[in-house]
Amino acid sequence: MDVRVRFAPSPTGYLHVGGLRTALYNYLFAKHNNGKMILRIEDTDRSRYVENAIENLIDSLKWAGIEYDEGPDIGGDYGPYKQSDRLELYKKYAQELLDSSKAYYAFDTSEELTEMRKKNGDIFDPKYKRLEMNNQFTIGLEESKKLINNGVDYVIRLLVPENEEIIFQDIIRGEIKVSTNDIDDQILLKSDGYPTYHLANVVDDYSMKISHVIRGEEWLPSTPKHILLYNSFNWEPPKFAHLPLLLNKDKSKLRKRQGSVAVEDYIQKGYLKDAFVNFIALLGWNPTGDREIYSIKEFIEYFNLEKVNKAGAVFDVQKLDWMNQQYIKLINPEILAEILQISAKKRNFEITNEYSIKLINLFKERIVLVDDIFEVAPYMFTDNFDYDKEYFNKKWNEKTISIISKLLAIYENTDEFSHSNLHNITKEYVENMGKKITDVIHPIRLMITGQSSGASMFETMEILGKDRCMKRFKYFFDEIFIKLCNE
RNA sequence: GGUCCCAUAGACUAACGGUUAGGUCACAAGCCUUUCACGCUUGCAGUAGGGGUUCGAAUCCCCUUGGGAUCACCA
Repeated sequence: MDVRVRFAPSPTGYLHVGGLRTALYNYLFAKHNNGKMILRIEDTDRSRYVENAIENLIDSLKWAGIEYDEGPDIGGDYGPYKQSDRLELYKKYAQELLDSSKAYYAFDTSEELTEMRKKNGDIFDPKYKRLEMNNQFTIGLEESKKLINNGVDYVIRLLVPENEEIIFQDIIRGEIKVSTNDIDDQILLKSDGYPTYHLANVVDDYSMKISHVIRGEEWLPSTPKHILLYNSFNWEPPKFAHLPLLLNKDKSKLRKRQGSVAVEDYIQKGYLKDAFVNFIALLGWNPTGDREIYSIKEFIEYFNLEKVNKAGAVFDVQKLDWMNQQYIKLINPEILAEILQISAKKRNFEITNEYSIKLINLFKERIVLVDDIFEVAPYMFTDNFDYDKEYFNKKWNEKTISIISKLLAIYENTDEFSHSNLHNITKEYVENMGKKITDVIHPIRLMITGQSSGASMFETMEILGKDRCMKRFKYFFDEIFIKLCNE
């Protein structure tokens, strides 16, 4: 069997991280099986349509490296890939169900439906009362057609049979059984002529020859409705796999409020694509359990739906951060340097590529995101930074001043401002004085960076260069020292 | 509330019915070190509860409990 899967988001804004994982699993499954992946846009709700949403969706997928074989932007033999461009098809099939008495016309207004649910007493059981409402069953087919000819709004509902068991196999969850008595007469075609999800989804999956429907668990309860539709059409249903949900810390379905859920937010924050994809892939599935870092190639090689977990997975940003940090240490510094350079420009700092690479190598072990460098080491970009007053009080006294000033004179007379040479001459000097290197390094760090901690001091000085360092020493004694003393 | 799904530490997860229940994040301690990190080592911590089936159960079955999803002219 040819494997054909689809990712079918609705264009209501941005790509949700849960959506990204669904897309990823579809992609991995397709690639693993030499199949095709289709991107289909489910835009049948005109009221929720958001401008540019499709473009955003596509951008986010591209960023993540998820490539599809057919889609609205690349075409294919089974298109169009936007449901709003396929309305005639849904109408045709709805008519077919009407003709075979598997569906019927209904004319209830939304007020009447609300009233029905109220009258029902139990607000939690809003099942459509077929024999009491305003539809083909109560007024007859002839009367229904008359109303329609007179321009009265109508919908088409699925006639759900009674006392039947709908049974299907889910690849991840096994057999699932539901009684048709618990299924409502679904609306298939809305009064605006657009199909509902259920109809459009089934018609499209069938006509696009989808072999496996891999989607979120939230669709599990409506799958029996879809099976019913496939049966009504005499179509063979595809195989289903319902993925576990991505969860908030409180275990509820991952939604806004408790942090970012839009993929573009994570892009904007500067998470690396490979790290993000790696992290997302391991939420709900793991090939071995004793390894965390995988390339996309390896994911494709190992992926199988049978090993996907059933239980939901909490989206833990802390581990995402760790993952990103791992990738920062792993990835070619030149790539990161490029990112840093762009970020620097946005902050009005002009740095050379060479300088950028040096910064990455110096700080890559102490950042989670590339942009953290600006927080961790503002002193690498500007001479205008804050000094740690508390650290000053702790590290500076009369003796420090005399030791430091002599050392600075030595630095001034050195032409070779490399970290190894700085280390050597400093060491030689302090040892002659009967001191330890730590006695001078902390005061120097304060003068150069304003901070109490940071990367290797001599490497920092080397990268900054002699001129900048000597200027900072001077500035410190001329201005900052007195200021800190008086504060 | 009905229906459906789910249940290994705080989080992500591994374990042909036979392991001392393994790995990762987080947390803690130690080592390394010019500081902070990184790294390394160690530690803390788990099969929700109760019944079965079996020589043997995290694993299979049942019940309870807990969590979640869903029930729209939204997808």
